[in-house]
Amino acid sequence: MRGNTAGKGPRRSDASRNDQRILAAARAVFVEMGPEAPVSVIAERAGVGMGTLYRRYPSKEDLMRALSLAHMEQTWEEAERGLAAEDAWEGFEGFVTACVEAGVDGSPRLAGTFEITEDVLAASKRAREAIQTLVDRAQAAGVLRPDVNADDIITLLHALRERRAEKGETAAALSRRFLGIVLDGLRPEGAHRLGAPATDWQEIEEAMKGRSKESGSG
Amino acid sequence: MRGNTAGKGPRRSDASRNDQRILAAARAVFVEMGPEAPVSVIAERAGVGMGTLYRRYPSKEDLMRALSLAHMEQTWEEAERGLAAEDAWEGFEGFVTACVEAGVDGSPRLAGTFEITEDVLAASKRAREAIQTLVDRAQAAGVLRPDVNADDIITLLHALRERRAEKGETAAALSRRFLGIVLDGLRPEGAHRLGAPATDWQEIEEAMKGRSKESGSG
DNA sequence: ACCGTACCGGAGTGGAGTGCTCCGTTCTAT
DNA sequence: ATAGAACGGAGCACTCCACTCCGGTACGGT
Repeated sequence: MRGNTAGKGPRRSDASRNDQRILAAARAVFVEMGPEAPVSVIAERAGVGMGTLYRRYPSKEDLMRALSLAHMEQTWEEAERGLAAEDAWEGFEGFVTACVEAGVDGSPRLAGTFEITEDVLAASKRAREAIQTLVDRAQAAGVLRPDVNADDIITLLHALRERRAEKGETAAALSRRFLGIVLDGLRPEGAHRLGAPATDWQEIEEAMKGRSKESGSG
Repeated sequence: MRGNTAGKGPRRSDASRNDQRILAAARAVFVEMGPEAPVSVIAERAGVGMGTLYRRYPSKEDLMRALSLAHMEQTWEEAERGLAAEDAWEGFEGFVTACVEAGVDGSPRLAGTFEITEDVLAASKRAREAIQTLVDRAQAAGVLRPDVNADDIITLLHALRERRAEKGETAAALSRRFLGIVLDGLRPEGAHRLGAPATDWQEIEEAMKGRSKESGSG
């Protein structure tokens, strides 16, 4: 169960790489378990010990802040990527989809769990402005309904991300359909094309039964 | 010690009233804080003591199960009410809106936190079938996109409910807009009309700052 | 009005879970 | 080989929560 994997490697040079692994693990774990996730789980997922993790981030709060910052910056990057696309709608849709898949949004996801610093706020604002630009361009091109703004997009990213946090394939599939519905709702005239197929109710029942209490074996 | 048998006659008129108050409080608190909410908070919100609460529900699990059951039944009722409406779309939209406002959905919201019993599963299934009927009728009338089913609706109810759980007026306002977007995405041709006005980013910033650490206002 | 009693309320208890630290072990560089 | 640093994870101290216990309160019959 320990993150042995390829444990043989240069120690010293891995130090900086561990930094990245920890952040990646923290992202995954926080998305799955929420802010209440134990630090030990993150360390295990990253394949490092507690000591190593706490060497990088003196407290859980620091870790969450760094992660949030990374989220905001990635959101900004995705928005920029969307702006780089030629087609306005393609860029916008690509941005939203990428954010949902990556599990990031420009909003204060972990807010309330750590002290907000200036840089986090600045990054958030920067991401939001990029999104607004993306929205403006799409609206100017007439491919996005004119009565929404960046805040709406952030909200829906947030909601879609929550959906994605649920474990299980059923939730993920439904989430994808949901994304399709929302995207259609964002179009000025609606061009309905849900990609993923409808999911069977049977699976939901199974999920309900399986998740009762913690029965260990799914 | 004293026989806690079912009382012969209702000695206190408060007794039956408290029962209802507890369930209502539990609903509100669980919506706001999630399944992790302390029982003490529910008792306080209901205006009763711990002893009183535990008299009705021998365990937190029992309380959650009862609440879930009530949720499912209310969802079913809302669906029936929607079916009673003459206009197919009005009925459908009214159902969704009512569920979001009431904070209920037909899905296993608290699943994973208590043992699922047959009656809960049955209630869930009944609610889902009513929703499916509502969906069928709307689709037959051509006012609802044909490529969605009850499961999609349940998913979106779930997502919209999560949004609503956030405290603060900002989140609620954005949630309402989001509901509008989703409803438009569900229409076959889109009839865009977001009710609530766009929210200022300023408010979000304030919310971020205010929610840093524990602000202790509630 | 009185009294018995069922009900109410909230402080207290025991335990589970978490963030964080400490120290023996492992690896790099010289 | 030696020294020093980083690694890993078991342990500690603390928080928080579900649940219990017992004195107070008000109902309702007499």
